Amino acid sequence: MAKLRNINRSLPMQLLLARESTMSLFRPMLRSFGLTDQQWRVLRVLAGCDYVEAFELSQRSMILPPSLTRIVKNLEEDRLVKRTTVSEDQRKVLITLTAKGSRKYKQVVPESEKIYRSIEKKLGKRELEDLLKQLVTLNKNLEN
Amino acid sequence: MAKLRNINRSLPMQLLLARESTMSLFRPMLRSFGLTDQQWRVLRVLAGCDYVEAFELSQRSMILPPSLTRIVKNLEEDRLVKRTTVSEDQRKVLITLTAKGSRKYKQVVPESEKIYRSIEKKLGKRELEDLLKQLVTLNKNLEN
DNA sequence: TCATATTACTTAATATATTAAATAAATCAA
DNA sequence: TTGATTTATTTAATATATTAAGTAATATGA
Repeated sequence: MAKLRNINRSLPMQLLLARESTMSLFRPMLRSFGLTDQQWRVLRVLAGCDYVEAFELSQRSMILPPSLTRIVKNLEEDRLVKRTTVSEDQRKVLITLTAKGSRKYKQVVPESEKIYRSIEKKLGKRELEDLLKQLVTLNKNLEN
Repeated sequence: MAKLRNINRSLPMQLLLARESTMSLFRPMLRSFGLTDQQWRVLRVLAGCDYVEAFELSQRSMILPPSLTRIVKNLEEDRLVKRTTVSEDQRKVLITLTAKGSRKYKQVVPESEKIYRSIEKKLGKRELEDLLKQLVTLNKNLEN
C-alpha cells in the first residue's frame, strides 16, 4: 500500500510545528497587551506608514479580506485604528493607526524584540539567519 | 523610537508565509476530495495505527482538543472515522478509521506525494532536506 | 470510605480562516 | 452614454483556533 511520508519528513507539518513553537513564545506577551496574533500583525503593518489601503493591508498582514474586515472593525471599536474613505475612489478604504494605537505599538515593540533576542540565543544567531534565508528562498520559489 | 524588525527578518512571519505557500499547493487537491486541511491531518494520523486516544490524536495532528472534538464529530458524520470508549477507563475515547476512511486515505496519498515531489523539484531535493533538518532542530530547541 | 484532586474530554464564547456570493463604485466598449 | 465588466470591499456560511469553564470518570490520601 502507498504510504505517506512520516510527519518528521513533511515540510507542511514541520512548518506548522515551527510556527506554533515560535508563536507560543510571543502569544502570552501579546495577550497581556490585549492583542490577538492577527491584531498585532495589523498594528505592525500600520506602524510602518501613515495609511494603508485595505487590500494592501490584507497582503502585508497575511490576513484575507473577509477576516480583515472584522479585525479592523474590532480594532476600531478599541480605538486603535481608524477607517476613512478616499474621495477619488469611493470603493477604497484607508486604515490608519490612532494615537492610542501608536502608543500600544510602541509599548509592544521592546517586549517583542526581547523575545526575539531570546530566540536568537536559543537557536544561535547564525543558524537563525541561515534558516531565515532559506525560508525567504522557499517563499520566493513557491510563490504563484 | 524603537523599531520592529522588518517582516523579511521576522521568523514568525516567514514561517507563516512558508506554511501558506506550501499548503496552497495541497489545498485544492484536498478540497477535491472533500477534505479540509485539519481533517486530512486527522486521517493521516489514524492511518498509521489501529486506534488512537483523543489526546494523542490531538498532539499528533496538532489540533487542540476543543477543535478536535468538532472535527471528529464531522468526520464521524461523514462515516470516515468511528469513536469508541474503553471499559477500563470510561473517560477515554478511542478513534479509528472506518473502511470508508481508509479508502479515502489511500486515494489521497498518491496525489499528496505527487505534489510533494513537485515541491522537491522546485526547491531542490538537497535544499529541502536541509531546510527540514533545520526546522526539526528549531522545533527541538524551542519545545517546552 | 469519602472528600478532594486529577485526568480526559466536551461545551461555551469569542476570534479567525476559507470559500462563495453580494454590493457598490469605477472602468470599458459599443 | 449606457449596459457589461472589473475592482475593492463586505456579508454570509461553515470550519477551525484559542481560552476558560464544565462534566464525568478515575485516582489519591486522610
